[in-house]
Amino acid sequence: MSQRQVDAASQPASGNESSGQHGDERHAAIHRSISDAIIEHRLKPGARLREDALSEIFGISRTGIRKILQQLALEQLVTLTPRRGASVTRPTAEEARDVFAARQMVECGLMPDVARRIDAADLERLHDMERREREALEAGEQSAAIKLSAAFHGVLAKLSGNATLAAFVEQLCSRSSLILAVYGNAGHLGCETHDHESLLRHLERGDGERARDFMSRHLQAIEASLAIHEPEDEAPDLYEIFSD
Amino acid sequence: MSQRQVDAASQPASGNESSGQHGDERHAAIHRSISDAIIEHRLKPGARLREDALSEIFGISRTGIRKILQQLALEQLVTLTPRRGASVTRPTAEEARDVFAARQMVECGLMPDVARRIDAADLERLHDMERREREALEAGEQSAAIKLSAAFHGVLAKLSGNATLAAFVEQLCSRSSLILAVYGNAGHLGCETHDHESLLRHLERGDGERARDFMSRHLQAIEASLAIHEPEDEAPDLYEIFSD
DNA sequence: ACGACATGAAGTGTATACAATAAGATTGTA
DNA sequence: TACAATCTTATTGTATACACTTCATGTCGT
Repeated sequence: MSQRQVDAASQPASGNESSGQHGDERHAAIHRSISDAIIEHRLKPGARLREDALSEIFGISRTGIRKILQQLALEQLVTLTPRRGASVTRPTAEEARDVFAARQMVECGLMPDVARRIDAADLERLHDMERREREALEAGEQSAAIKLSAAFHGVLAKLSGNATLAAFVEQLCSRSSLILAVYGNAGHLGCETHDHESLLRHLERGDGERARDFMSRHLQAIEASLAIHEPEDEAPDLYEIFSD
Repeated sequence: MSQRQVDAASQPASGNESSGQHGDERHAAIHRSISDAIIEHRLKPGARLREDALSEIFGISRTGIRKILQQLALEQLVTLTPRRGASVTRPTAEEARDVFAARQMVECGLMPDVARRIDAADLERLHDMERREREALEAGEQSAAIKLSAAFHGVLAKLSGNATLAAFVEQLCSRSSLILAVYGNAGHLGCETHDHESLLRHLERGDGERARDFMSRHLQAIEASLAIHEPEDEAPDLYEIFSD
């Protein structure tokens, strides 16, 4: 039983041995740690997440782990099967289509508001994120690029000023990362290399309509690059197959 | 220490004493029980939800109650304050505006799909719900009317075929009920009496555009009937007030 | 040799007990 | 009499222990 522990909450320098803030922060850190691993595809869809393994790794009891797994389940990143425990969600084809339809509706609908409210500091931050994403992509660091891409869309949504819709978009982006893992072609990332840059140009000019149209095409392009179809049944109908 | 217990899971006929399905169903029943109480305003915003009180009432241990409270927190129906426990969420004015903006975007955007996919059985069901809502309203049963109204919007969203967006709409409707409790005028319910009926007529004709426009006005009317502004500060600046 | 049944292990579901903290009450002092 | 400090109590946070279910491995029978 590999006793190796993970610091998880590596945010606070160190020495945070149950002395610092009430373990609340630690919970948040562990949550991020797990959800990052999922979003970056270090944990692949279908991977089982056993409670005592996680409790050993992060150094808290199963109680806390269950709490976190439950949160992740409500965010649709993990699936809680009644007596089988937790595993990384494997989105169905229908869910994949629903998620992208939702993103079309919400993210595009938000663009005019974003164009209206964005300021120079925001633009600088977004340009920075876009640059880091491109660099990660060029360096072949797919994991980092995926996370940065999702973060880009998330920050953009937050700029709309509607926290409720922004939180929803963030969830959709996380789920999109899972969808990419299941239905994407290896070596071909979701977002085209220069799309985000172009989008920022429209926003820079305050052209919400153009930004919306561009976002729409951007999302369509991502979805089109996927092969969204139900995987072959694990218990295929042999009679059907060999009926000739 | 009122020992009175509530059956909570009164769905299964009776004798469900930990013998029936694995308490999973019971959890769902308790969840519904609490969220119904919140949506129907029997539990008002700010009401504290003590864990052992609930565990006593529903006859399960605090562990299960905490699980449910956490779910409710992620649905934004209850607020979990770090060492103060759970209480019914009191939406801020900003949250209220965000929720209605989100409903505008999503519910209206869904109408064309709904108009395309709705069939006779759906229409009958919706007419039935509309009738029951109207009856409840006429009978002065505000609680029932509020719940039915939220359910109406929820069922409508489900008919779009997009489960993700439908779930989001259901959440928004639940939160709207809380918003009504805080910012609504007593005696004036959210949805106008005959609005839902008119909406169904548009859908019956398959006129998605009209349905969308009508939904937009419908939601605007609800929002306009509210007095959405931050409540006066509980620690007002007396010097400011008496400075004349 | 293949399939069915039984037994064991592993892992989750639930409750209970203990520790920590914040609110409230009470008492002492100015 | 009013304010402040301390102590008590009520309530949440966390861990651990036990029960029950499921899955896997092995054995026996056909």
